[in-house]
Amino acid sequence: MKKTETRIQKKNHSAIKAAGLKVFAQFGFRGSTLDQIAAESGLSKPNILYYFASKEAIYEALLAQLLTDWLQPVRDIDPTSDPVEEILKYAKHKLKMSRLYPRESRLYATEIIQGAPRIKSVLTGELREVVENLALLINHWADAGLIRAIDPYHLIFSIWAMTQHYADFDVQVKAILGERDHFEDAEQYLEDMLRRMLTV
Amino acid sequence: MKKTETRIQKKNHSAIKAAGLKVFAQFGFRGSTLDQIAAESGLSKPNILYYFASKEAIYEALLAQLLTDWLQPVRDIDPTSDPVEEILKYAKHKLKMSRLYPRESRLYATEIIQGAPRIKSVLTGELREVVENLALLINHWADAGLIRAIDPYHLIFSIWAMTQHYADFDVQVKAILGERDHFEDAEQYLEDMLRRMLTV
DNA sequence: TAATAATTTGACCAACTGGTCAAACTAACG
DNA sequence: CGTTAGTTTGACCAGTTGGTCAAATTATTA
Repeated sequence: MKKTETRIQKKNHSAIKAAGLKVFAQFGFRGSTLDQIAAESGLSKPNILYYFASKEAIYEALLAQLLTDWLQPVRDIDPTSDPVEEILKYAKHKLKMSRLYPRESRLYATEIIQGAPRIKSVLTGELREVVENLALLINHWADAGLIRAIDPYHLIFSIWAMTQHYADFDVQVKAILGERDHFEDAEQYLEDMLRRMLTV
Repeated sequence: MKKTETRIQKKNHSAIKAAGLKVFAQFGFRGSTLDQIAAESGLSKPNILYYFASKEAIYEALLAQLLTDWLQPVRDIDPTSDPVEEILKYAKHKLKMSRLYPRESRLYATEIIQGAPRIKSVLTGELREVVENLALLINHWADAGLIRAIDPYHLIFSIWAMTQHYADFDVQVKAILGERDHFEDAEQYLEDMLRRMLTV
């Protein structure tokens, strides 16, 4: 029931989260400082702590949001639609997220690389469950002869790995390909790969 | 000509690097402290600074080693051997490195995610050149009809992304698959994927 | 407009940071 | 064994860290 959020609260909460995302995504939790977030958000340090109880609270708010946003599209996969198109739709959506919100991807990556100390329970809980269901669905599709038999877990991993790679390793990709937009080629490659993997 | 390395120097240099790898891989450069590295290595903080000029020097020594180790196997790809088998050999080698040395992979990942401030010149220099050559080779193979025509860059990215995923996102993979070894399945999947991508 | 509630800040703190240095200790070698 | 070169450390430092707090400022509302 925290419906009562002031205009100022709304503005500052999101300013702090935006700044925190920028800083945390680059330096990880321990490498980031409240002073950085303060500078980035244009607020003073005590003012930030007026809106969030602690540095950790900002970080956790960001992670919580992220996990929700990422799990939903997996849940939205339609078991009754064409399997190949559904998986392709999901993969393309994930790639688009990497292009539009690379910082979110990097924030998540640093958290996982560091051993996911703050979200391990989500990984073994909600995430695992969602993936489990998707794996079952993929197996059913395979049993029904709608797609080729394939290891569903490693299929999912490969989609995650490839799409997030373009966000997380952006500097490396750009160092090799130059600065011009490469997401169109990436999408083409991804689609080609998935079609080959899913059809006989 | 710094041939003269004491027995003690040898031991402590590698102890510090091992400890540094452990700490840096988990917390990134800024998130790591000399005290952590000291505790992990069993040496005192001033003693560590007797062997390395600074925290940064340890980090850079690790990165330099890493880059050398990672570029070599790309250079070792034999243009005269069977293309599919050569690419497969490289991919499997990369996957094995993820299994055996996940910390090195994580160290590299954090550096890249953070914008590669210390190795950007290597990325646009040595790495780019090595990848460029491999891309040319793959294109030649395709022109000669030995493999299917394919975007060589995104092929390389997909190999990197998938293999490193098992090191960098280890906790997530384990949260989903459980603790039992999954690298055999991963290798099978990777091989299957590459064969499908490279042959008509 | 006056009173109240929400917001912002400067000054401050204890803990921690990377790094220094002289002195003490240990290994190596002729 | 004695000397020298190599090694280790405790004490220390200045800058930074997350966080506090009372006081000042600004918005809201009756």
